[in-house]
Amino acid sequence: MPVHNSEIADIFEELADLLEIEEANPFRVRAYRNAARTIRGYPKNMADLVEQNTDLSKLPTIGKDLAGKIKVIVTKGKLPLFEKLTSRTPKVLNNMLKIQGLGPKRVKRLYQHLNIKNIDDLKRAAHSGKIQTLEGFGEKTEQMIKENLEHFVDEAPRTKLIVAEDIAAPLVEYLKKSNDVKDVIVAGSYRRRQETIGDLDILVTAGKRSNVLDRFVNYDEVDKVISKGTTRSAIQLRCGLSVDLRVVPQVSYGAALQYFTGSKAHNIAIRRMAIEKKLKVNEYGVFKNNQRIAGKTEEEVYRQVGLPYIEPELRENRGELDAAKKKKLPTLITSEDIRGDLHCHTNASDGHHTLTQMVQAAIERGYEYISINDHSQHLTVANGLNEKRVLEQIKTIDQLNEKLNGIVVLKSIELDILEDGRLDLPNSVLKELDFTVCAIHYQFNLSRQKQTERILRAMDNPYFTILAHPSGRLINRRRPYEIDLEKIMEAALQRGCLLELNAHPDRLDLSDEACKMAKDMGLKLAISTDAHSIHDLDNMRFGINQARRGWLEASDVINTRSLKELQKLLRRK
DNA sequence: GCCGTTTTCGGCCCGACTGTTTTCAGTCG
Repeated sequence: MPVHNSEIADIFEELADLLEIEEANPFRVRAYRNAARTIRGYPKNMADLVEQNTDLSKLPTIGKDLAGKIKVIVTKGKLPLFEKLTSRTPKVLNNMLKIQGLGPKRVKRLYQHLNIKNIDDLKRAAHSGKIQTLEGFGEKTEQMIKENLEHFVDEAPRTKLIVAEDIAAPLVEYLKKSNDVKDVIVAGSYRRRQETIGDLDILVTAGKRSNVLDRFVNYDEVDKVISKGTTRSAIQLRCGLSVDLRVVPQVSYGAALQYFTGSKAHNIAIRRMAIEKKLKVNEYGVFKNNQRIAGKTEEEVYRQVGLPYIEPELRENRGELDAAKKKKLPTLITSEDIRGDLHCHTNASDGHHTLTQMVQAAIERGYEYISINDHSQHLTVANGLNEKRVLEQIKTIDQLNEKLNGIVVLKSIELDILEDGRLDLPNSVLKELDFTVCAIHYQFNLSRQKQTERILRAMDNPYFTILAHPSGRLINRRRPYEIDLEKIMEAALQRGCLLELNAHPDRLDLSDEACKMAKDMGLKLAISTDAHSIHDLDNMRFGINQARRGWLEASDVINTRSLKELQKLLRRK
């Protein structure tokens, strides 16, 4: 069983936790965390790279030492340093770090003085009143621990962006009604349009007399106030989501927005660049000899450190700073670039609306084309179409197209890839379609090799056009199935097939980094909503978000093209 | 432990809030 990137990342994370508890050099700790982050998001498998003898120290945040450690983990399945560390510091201690308010210093003290090793020990000690007797702890800290233990769930799920939007919108409206408030904007991972967010970070510009912080902690949905100060407060909502509010004066708006948007890694890199220029960047501005020289807009802040404006979606310290220095930032795709949707269902299979309704909705969105991709027969639960029904639908669409003006309905299907790699309908039917969208809907648990071969075999069929939702994951619900994505992308490139970025906010596969990998390989993608209703067509924007995070430009995406160009791209080589 | 238009050593982002203190450590983002 090959070692997964996430497993290597987990080991590095735990190492960082343990080193921190042992009060190791904090920069060493950070190095492990940075490396874990790089590895977790990396679209290629470390195990493969090791096998191919790739120099891993070329990867950002990975040096000679960590490259060696990755190799050891991949080949031996374990790491001596990790064993050594866990022999003197119990591994389970790092679970306690997940509790709000407990950091490495306190965990160490709890362990050394009260022999508290895990959550259960902690609960007992807190309820017996032992913790407040420890030096550095007190009554309030013990109380806080007790409260946070009650809400503690291992691995709290992150909130999907679409859910976060519904939570943020009314809160923003509420805050805008405070007196003396100018801007209210949601920053953080929300503004970077990450597929899921951990909390909400809201930035407000307001005068000194504003009551916005009082108003904030008195919001209807507040479950508990985590902290309240004069420029910053934090609350937890009843839905479980935490919200941070930061108030700055108007003159600091850009600097604060830049700071509060993150990511953390991006900000650290920016501040390091500032130091090289003998400048200091904080949330109040850019300072030269304690004199503010910028801060009103983000553009100013970037300009002072010698960079053009960088779009929030790119701020992950994944090469955007280098690209910015070289003036090679991508011109990111926008919603306006999209000319049609290439994956939509009707009530012929499991959609909620009729063909006419779907087409009408596409017209209302200004599209030049929409393709209809109902399920194929194998997916019986979705009332998948058999040969006869597909041919009927083709006829109906042909008739509809004759009546339509300014929009063309493309004849397609969402075709099951069977377990042996065959497609779910005979080629004699498929050849009547404009193109196909092919997908895996069952047997998710095949080995990585088998699942990859299954898809490659399907691609060998000349009527295979687009691989739909390539990872099959459902955010917070279903893990992606195991595939060698790079191999699949290479195969697609050779055969003239394409991959889909599924815009559904529960799916969003490909991931941002996978999008970037496709772009770097020269593989074009389709951004499609997989709409099962007319309203689902509006999910396109989530696909655009993800595409932008993956550095995609309009030219990287096929459904930004005119119908004529699109048809050329859909044709197999 | 990483990194380099200061390139193999000596740096490593910066500030707010809380609680336990009495000037600050710990935690968080």
